[in-house]
Amino acid sequence: MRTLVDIQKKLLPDLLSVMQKRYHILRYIQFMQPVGRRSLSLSLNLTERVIRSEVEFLKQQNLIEIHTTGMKLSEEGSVVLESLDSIMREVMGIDTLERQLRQKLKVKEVIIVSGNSDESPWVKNELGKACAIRMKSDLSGKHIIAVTGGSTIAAVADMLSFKPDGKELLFVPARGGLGETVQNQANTIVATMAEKLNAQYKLLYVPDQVSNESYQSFINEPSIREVLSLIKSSDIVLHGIGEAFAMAKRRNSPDEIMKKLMEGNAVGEAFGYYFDENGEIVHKVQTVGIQMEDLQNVEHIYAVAGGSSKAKAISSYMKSAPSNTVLITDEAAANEILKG
Amino acid sequence: MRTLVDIQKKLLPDLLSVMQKRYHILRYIQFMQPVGRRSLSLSLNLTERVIRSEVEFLKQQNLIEIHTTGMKLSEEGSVVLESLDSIMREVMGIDTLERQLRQKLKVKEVIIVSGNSDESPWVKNELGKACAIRMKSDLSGKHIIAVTGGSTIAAVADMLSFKPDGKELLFVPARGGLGETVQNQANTIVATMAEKLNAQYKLLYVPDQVSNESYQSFINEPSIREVLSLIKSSDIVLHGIGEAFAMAKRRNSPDEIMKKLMEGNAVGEAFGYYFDENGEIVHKVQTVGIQMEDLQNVEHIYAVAGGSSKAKAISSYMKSAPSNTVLITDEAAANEILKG
DNA sequence: TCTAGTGGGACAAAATATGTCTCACAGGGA
DNA sequence: TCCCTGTGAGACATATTTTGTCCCACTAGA
Repeated sequence: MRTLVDIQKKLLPDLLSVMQKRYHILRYIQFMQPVGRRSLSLSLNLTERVIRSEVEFLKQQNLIEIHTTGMKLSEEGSVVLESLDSIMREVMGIDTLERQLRQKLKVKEVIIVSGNSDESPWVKNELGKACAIRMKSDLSGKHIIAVTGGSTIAAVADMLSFKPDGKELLFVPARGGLGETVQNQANTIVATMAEKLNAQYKLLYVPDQVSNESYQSFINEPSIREVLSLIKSSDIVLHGIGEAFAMAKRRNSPDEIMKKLMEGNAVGEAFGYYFDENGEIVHKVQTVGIQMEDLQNVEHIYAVAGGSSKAKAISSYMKSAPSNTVLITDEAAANEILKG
Repeated sequence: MRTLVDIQKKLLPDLLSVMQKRYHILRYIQFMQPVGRRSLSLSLNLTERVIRSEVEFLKQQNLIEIHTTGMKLSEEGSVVLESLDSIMREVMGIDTLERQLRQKLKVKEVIIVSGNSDESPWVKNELGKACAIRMKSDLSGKHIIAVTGGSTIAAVADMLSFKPDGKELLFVPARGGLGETVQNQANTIVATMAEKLNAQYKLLYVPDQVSNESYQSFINEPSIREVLSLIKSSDIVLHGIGEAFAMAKRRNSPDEIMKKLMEGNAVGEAFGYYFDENGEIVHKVQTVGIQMEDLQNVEHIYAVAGGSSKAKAISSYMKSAPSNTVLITDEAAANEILKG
C-alpha cells in the first residue's frame, strides 16, 4: 500500500502546498527569530498581506508567539517544526531525490536539504546542520578528522552542537594553505569545530608563496612533520566542493594556472584539486596534506556543497570521488545535477 | 501514522474534513457508478455546487472519469480508494470517536488517546501527556489551578514539560484529605506540577480522622482560610474520575459509608463525590475545598480517566458534570461508554 | 417519443483573500 | 536625550474564490 503522504498528494495537493508554505514560514521564523512580517515577506517572496494571514493563523494555532519586537516560535512550534522536518521531506519528495542522486552519482549516501543556497542564505546553515547531525553518528570513539576550508564547511562548524565527550577526537586541516581568507581557512574552522566539540586540534601554518628551498626546509621541521603524519592517518575527511574558476579567482591563482584550467575545461574543485566534467584531474595545487590517493584509505568522507550554481562542479568531482563519500547538498543543486 | 496526522492537523486543521469529504465522494461514486452530481449531493448532504467543485477537482486529478451518462471511478481512482479505505479507518477512527463521545456526553471537548489503560500501563502516561498538552494552551496569563489526587492525575504531573514562564500560575489542591496514599495525594501532585512549570503553589494539610470540634477550629486557622479562599477562586480544575467502590476501599471508608454506596448503587467518583449511574450524588465526603456547585463558575475543567473498567464511572459522573468540561480518556473507555 | 437522469455553461451573491496605506510603539544607536 | 528603523495592528477598498441558482443540450431507456 502506498503511504499516507502519497495518497494525500493525490487527494489534496492543494492542502499540501499550503502546508509547505506554512512550513517554510515556520522554519524561517525559527531561523531569524525574532523577526517581523516585512522581512519575512521579503525573504520568502510572499506579499506582506499573505504573510500576515498565515502568521495570524499560526498564532491562533499556538505555534508562534507575537511580540512587539517580532515573532518567534513558541515551545509547541519548535516541537511541531521538528517533527515536521521529516514529514515535509516526504511531502516534497526529497527522499526520492536522495535516492535518485545516490544512484546517479554511485555514492554511499546522499543527504539533501530543501532550498537553494544561492538564493537563500539560510540554506547554507541547513546544509551545515544536516552535515553536523550526520557526522555525529560517526564520531564516537577515537578519530582524526581532516577538514578543508570554505564558507560551506564554516557553516558546518557553526552548526555543530556542543558535545561534552569529544576528548578522543582530533581535528586537523586537510591540506596546507590554499590562499583562502581567514574566516574560511581550514585552520580557523578546525579550531572552531574542536572547541565546539571539546576536542583536540592541531593547526598547520604553511607559508603561501615562498621559494622552493625554504618551503622544503619548512616542511621538514619536526613539529610540522608531526602534524602532517597525523593528517595522513586521518580516518574522517570533511570537505567542500567549489566551482573551479570561482575558486581559482578567490585564491588569486596566477595567470598560467588560470590558463591551464581554461584549456583543461576545469569545472569542479575540491581540496585543491581541479576536475573537468569527466572527473579527470586538470590541476592540483602543490601543497602538503591529504592527497587524492589518500582518500581511498579514509573511512568516512563527507562532501558538502549546495546551490544550483555548484551543480556542475559537484557532478564533476563526484565522478572521481571515492564511493564511500557521503554527499550533503541542497534541493536546487540536486535537481540540477539530475537534469544534466 | 497517527502522530503524522496530528502534526499535519496543527498546520491544516481542516485537513481531515476535506480528506473525509473527498473520500466519501469517491466511495459513493464507486458504490453508485455511474452517478450524477445531483443524486450525489442528495445522498451526501452537500450542495450541488460543492459537489461540482469537488468533482471537477477529482477529475483533474484523474481519479474519476466523467461521461454524459454519469461519473465513475477511473482505474487510478479505484487504486487510491482502496488504500484510502484503510487509511481513513485508522486516521478517522479516533477523531470520530471523539465526536461521538462529545455528543453523547454533551461536553465541550473530548480527547481520546489510543489504547487501554487497564491493559497497558503506558497509556496512562499518554493520557497525562494529552492532558498536559491540552492544558498548556489555556495556561497563559494568571491562573489558579485546583488539582485532585489519583494516579492518573499524577501521570499528568509527570508528563508536564518544563515551562520557564509559569510565574503567574498558582497550583492548589482541590479538596482536603480524602485518605489517599502519599504519592497520589493532591498535595504531592500540586507540588510536582508547580515545580515543573516553575509556578507557585499552596498546600492544604487537613487532618483526616478527627473530632468535629478540632476540625472546625482547624479550618478556621487564618493560614488555612487563606488557602481555602484561593481554592474557591480557582479558574482551572483538573481532576480524575474513579470507580466508586474501588475508591471507597482505597480510602478505607467505614462500613456505614460502604453500605450507603451499595444501597445508592454508586458507580463513579470524582473529587470525593460518589455518583450513581444517572449522575445523582449518592454520597459526598465531608471535607473542605471545591464543592460540586463551585464547578459552575470554573472556566476550564479537565477530567482525566481511562481504561475500560472506568467506562461506567466516567459516564455516571459525566451525567452531572458541567458542560464546559474537557474529558481526556482512552480508546477502550470511549468504546465502552458508547456501547452502554 | 417522452422522461428522468446526465454534464456543463452562465452569472450574481457571498465569503474570503489580498493589496495598500496608515498608525503607535519599542528598542538600539548616535 | 532623540531619532530612526523595524515592529504589530487597524482599516478599507479591491481581487479572487467559493457558492447558490438557473437554464440548456444531451443521452439512455422505457
